Amino acid sequence: MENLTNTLFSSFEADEVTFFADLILPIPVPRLFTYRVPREMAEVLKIGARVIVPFGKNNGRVFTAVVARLHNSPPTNYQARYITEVLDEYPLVTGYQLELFRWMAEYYMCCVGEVMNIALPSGLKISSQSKVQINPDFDYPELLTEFEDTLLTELKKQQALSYDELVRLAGAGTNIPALIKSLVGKKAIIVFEEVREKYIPKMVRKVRLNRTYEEKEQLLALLNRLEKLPKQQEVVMRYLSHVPVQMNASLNQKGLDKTILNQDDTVSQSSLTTLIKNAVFETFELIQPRFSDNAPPQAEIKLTDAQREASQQIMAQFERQNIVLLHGITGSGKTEVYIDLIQQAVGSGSQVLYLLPEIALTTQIVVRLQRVFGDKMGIYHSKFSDNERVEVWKGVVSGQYQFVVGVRSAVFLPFDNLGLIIVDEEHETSYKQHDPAPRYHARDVAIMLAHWQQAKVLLGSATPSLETYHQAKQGRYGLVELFRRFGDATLPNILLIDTKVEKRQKTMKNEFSSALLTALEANMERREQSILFQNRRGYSPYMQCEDCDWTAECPNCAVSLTYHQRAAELRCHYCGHKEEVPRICPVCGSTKVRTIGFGTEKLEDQLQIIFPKSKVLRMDLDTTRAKNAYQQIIQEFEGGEIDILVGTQMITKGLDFDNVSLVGIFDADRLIHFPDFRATERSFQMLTQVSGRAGRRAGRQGTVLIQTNNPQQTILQKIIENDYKGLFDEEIQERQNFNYPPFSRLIKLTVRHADKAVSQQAADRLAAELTDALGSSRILGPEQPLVERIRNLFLFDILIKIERDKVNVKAVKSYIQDRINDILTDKGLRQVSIVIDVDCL
DNA sequence: AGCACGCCGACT
DNA sequence: GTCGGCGTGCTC
Repeated sequence: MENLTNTLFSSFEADEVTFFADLILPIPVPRLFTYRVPREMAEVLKIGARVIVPFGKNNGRVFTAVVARLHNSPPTNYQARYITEVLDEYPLVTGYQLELFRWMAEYYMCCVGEVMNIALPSGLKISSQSKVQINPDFDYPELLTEFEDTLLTELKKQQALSYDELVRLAGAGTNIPALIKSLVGKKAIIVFEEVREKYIPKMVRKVRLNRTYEEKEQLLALLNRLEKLPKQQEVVMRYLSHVPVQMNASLNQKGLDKTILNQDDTVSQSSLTTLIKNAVFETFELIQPRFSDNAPPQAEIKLTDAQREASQQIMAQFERQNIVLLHGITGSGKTEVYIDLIQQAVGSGSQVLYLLPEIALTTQIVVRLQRVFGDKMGIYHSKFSDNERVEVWKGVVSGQYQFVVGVRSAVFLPFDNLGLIIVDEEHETSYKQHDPAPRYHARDVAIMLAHWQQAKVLLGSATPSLETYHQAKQGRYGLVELFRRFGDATLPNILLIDTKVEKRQKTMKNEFSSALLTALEANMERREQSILFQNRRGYSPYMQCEDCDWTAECPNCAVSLTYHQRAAELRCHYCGHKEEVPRICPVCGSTKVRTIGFGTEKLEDQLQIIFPKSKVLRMDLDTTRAKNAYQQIIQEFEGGEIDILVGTQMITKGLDFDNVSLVGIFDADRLIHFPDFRATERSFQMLTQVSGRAGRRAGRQGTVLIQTNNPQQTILQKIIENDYKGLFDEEIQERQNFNYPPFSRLIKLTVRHADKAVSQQAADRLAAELTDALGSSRILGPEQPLVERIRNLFLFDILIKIERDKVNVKAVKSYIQDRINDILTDKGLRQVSIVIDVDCL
């Protein structure tokens, strides 16, 4: 019957009428799904539009999907289901993006659905896992239908409703997707995905007058009534002075920050409580906007001669090259060069994307850019709520945002007319997505994007990745250098402290060399600030029994537990497991359970003991977890009251502090000797970047002290001399000898299973098959990674090295995929999971 | 991924 | 005798 109607329709309608849509669903299944297009949708439905579809056994689930293809050939071996709802009249996903999705899925060996899922902010994906919440800014109830209004009143009482709860509330038979679409369209509600452990938008508690007092007479009556209650009257008056409801009643809905009304006296607090109890005031919560707009607009930026020259050189090189590397030492003022180029590109009418590593974006740079570009600039940050991300997305489509500053995921925004992409701190590893697929590198994706849209790419760094610098030296990228510090500030003087000598002479105080202590003290006396870098958080990485050598280990992972003193617990930095600190050794009962090694927390602690009067702040994952903690720490440090900032690599990223003249670096050896072929490169980058925090102001030379057991190491010499090129020349030779990137591409396969033997068996077989086809020189492993078990899964890594030229990468990838699929369908091995990481770092 | 179906152990 | 463990297969 179904087939009969199909053929009937086909013969009745013109050829271009579409009945079927191939959709991208946000699930990790490597294929598109074909749905039927209801007749009334046939004309409106466009490629790139979002639709809502039922999915799974007895339509149990609902997804937002994206139309990838429209056609009229019915599937032969199943009945296609109908699309429930069309969400977009015009494509929300551009053709460029669909192309990008497909390319990424192929290149990074994942499913298009996974790419789409990461690309779209969850606010654009209604699904059965969605939740809805009332939009606190909504104040146009007159737009609502009666039914919607009752529903919204109900919703107001709840914090948020899940999709299923909404179904129950609205009653069976309601077209829930259509309802949500309508309410979202009226900006009455907000859709979001279940927030995992992610960002929770900062809420401000606000108060406003009960609606009845928006009328003048009612308000006057209220004030009269309160005549005998002066305290309460005062509160109301205070509210009215901030929110002149009597002048403009509509102001009331926006309310007033509760803290402003409380000020600091407890009297008004209790009066306010009473007023709220008596329904004079009502409280509500609002999402706090993250960047307030009070920066003075359009501060003229002035380029130094060196900056102007760099900018001109870049423009000149863009004539012949699509990609240019700006190699500028720390503090050379690359940002001004970027601003200049952005202004030119925006002025010529094209779009600009400015990528920054996650943490750097939170800082002063955004404020600086905002001063120049004002509200023409969109900000795309993972710490922003979904609605804000959706706003930016739509702003790009509408043309409101011609220029966006953003993190990694900003490459997914719907640009269609890019002229310039800047990738700042190009070497930063946080551009590579690690955990959920697609495991993409935003820099490389940006280069593809630019290629498709004929845009130029500017890669900027003080310590370029070997890959990029190699390309520049080969002439495939342009190269512009900026080797003078802004305002002619000098580069810091870097000194190596031999901790071996100090230990022998017993001049170390805990982890601190006497040289460092003297420098810190002198710095404090001069009222200048210091930064201490230790790339390890927590108090100490081991807890061990002195008598029997027992160490605290994670029950789920093959690592020792880190002792956190402030939280008074042991934590696993891999799976998050926490446990109590043992008083006695659980094996032998000894009380001599000691901590070994040190992290930022311990340094902070010891500083307080050594310099009791000093003000010390710590900045690491643990102190910046809270919403605005990062900015708070920076602000406090900038305020100048703080003497010493102790931190992990977090402090290396793009922070500008005028008053910092000393940087101390601990445990450099651990960094340098990390068992990874990129360790040297990483160490150079990290240590150079931290060093760059010292003495960024003209007229004073900063000092950097690096504590090491072996000052003779060549890498340290290179860092002292700021000899990037020397390091590059040595390192690139090594890479060539062992056929590592940039001479090859790497694909890492990680096999995981709860049973070590099964995991190993699968890995062995996979490696053997790959070796057979590709030769043993291209396959490394399988070997157990440094941490061989995480979350109770045993890991085995296989590394595949593919030469840049003379090998068909596509063919290799498809071969790898086939072998993996074989294993995954093998009776004995099918429950192993295999993670593919293309261009792994 | 998630969800249903299905085949084996410890419980009322 | 059943409840529920998770291994297996499928999703338009």
